[in-house]
Amino acid sequence: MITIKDIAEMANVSRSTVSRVLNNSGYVSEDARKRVEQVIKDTGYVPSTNAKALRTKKSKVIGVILPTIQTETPSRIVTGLGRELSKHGYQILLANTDHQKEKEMEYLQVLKIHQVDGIVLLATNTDKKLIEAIKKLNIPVVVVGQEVEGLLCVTYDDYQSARELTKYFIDKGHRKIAFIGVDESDRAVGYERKRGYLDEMAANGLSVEQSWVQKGVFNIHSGYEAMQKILETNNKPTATLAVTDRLAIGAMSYLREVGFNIPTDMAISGIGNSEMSQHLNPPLTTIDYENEKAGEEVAKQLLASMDSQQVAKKIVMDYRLIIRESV
Amino acid sequence: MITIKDIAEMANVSRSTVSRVLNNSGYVSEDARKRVEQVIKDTGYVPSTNAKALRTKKSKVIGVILPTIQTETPSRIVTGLGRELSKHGYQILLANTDHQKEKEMEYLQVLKIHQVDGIVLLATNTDKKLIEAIKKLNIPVVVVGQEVEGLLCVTYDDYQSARELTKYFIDKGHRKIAFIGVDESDRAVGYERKRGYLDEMAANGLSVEQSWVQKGVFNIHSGYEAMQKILETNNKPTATLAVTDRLAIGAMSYLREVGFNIPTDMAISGIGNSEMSQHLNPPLTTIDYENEKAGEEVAKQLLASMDSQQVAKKIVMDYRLIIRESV
DNA sequence: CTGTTAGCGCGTTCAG
DNA sequence: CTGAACGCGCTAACAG
Repeated sequence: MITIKDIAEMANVSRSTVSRVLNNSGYVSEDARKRVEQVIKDTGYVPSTNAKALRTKKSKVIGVILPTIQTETPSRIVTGLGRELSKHGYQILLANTDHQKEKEMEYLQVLKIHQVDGIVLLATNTDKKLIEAIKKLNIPVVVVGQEVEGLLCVTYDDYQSARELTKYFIDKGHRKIAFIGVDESDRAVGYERKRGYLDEMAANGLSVEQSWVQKGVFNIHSGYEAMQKILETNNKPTATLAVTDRLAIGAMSYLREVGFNIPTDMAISGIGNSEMSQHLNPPLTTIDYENEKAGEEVAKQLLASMDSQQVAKKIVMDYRLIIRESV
Repeated sequence: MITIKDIAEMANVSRSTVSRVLNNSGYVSEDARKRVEQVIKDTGYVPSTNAKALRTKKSKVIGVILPTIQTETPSRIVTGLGRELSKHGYQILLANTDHQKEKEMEYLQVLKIHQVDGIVLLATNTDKKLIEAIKKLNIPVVVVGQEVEGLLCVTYDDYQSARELTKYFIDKGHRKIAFIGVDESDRAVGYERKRGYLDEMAANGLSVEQSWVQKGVFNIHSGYEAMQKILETNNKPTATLAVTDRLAIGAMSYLREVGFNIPTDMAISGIGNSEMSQHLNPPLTTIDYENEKAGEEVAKQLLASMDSQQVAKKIVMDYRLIIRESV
């Protein structure tokens, strides 16, 4: 392996001089700089970030903890995040928990020993112990998707968006609106979106039957089952709000199976604006959270907090209601 | 920051002793070990991988270069890869080119300066210059998805799978079979799958009209357009093989629009077994490449080649024909 | 069984 | 403007 020492010898200067041209610090004579640069070019030398990190305490690496990269939201966020970070010379160290909650803690340690300069946590839950561990770590952190007290968070407006979506159904004339959610331990997707739906219903004096409110998990089939249950009831709703596009897709699949026309027999919407949503039959009305943009914002916030000493701030991202033909 | 030195002092031993218990190397008295372990536990100390890497030349990090993580194939591969790597204490350093080819070279350097122990390249093309650069790097590499001379590769059986799929259409009675491919600069998806289709057609004495063979890019809309062109021809085919599920989805979307019934008016298949494929109407016949398993295999090969000195091998993964209702 | 010593590759004073 | 010297945190001989 070629080191700074080799370059120094080949250019007939000392290691410090090489270091200076590398970091553009201090004075270096035009002559020496030229020689050094030439040698570097010839040899294809690149300074070791490890040695550098050891010295400077900056690794230029950001750790990202996420539950999966197999769904669109996290992969979009990571894309945006990576795009922005790479502009500033940072790389992403991936820590995929594969939905195993206990791995979150473990990865926190792993990221620490790799001396990451910052951590991005794509959260699904906000476990107390995890949060405590994060705070103790003393590494700048941004939590994405869930609000956590005392930490810098970038979240979506789950409450308002769900509420606006509900309002849209109502404006379209629907009075009996069902809801397919997920477990409320997921505060953002499970709790907040449901609250938005319930509040808007209440604000319009509309009652909701218990059987209209179903709970699924994050996959397509789950939406299918939820819709099945919704249709078992006597007092059938005319519309259904699903908290993710995949749940909506599953629901639509069941509706088609039982011969329901969308949106005349049953209107439906998702949330998330998945790539698929616009190609469904009919195209799905949904909410776009602009995840890539959120990822970029996360990067900016993290970078900022890294040199201005950890400010706990709440950033709430914007959303867009995407009106298509399913409602 | 707490270092090995602090631990040594607190436990009243030397740094080497701490190092020994940390790495389970050499002899340490039960007594000393206990003390050290206690202190480590109390302080929450974790050794710096950077310093370790500097010393041992092993970073325990694997770099992954990919064009995007927003589609299922790469994200599944990375999931499998990460799962297997983490079992051996390795982390993934992500280098997302976001489809910008020129970034591949750049990231190669980035990974090098981060002293990654190995590189996984999810390839779409096999640019000569890139391959040369990789070989010069002198870091164990596994190329996934494309065959490259002189490098360890894990590939899919694009040719055979496309051929078997074509045969399946023929067995089902189809004689006029169309094809939606992608540019042949993508050897695996563009060239090999097309070759499989053409060879099987020829082997059965079936001719293919030029207008039946369309080319798209990697998105849904592209499949829509391709199907539109296919139906413009006079001699209409009765079946269409699309080289990705997304192209098939787009094609189905167009078929539905013009009132074609699938599979009676037009049979169709994709390749890739996307999550969506089973929820389409009708469910899509496709090829499953078991990407996560491939990712795990990649990890195993890479790990093996890392201590047995770089063996250029070709691993061809298995595939499964998934028969559903679209053919 | 344990401590001492010597770097790994780099950045940063501090004298020249 | 430049080089010598030191140390970041750790592991690996080498003596004890």
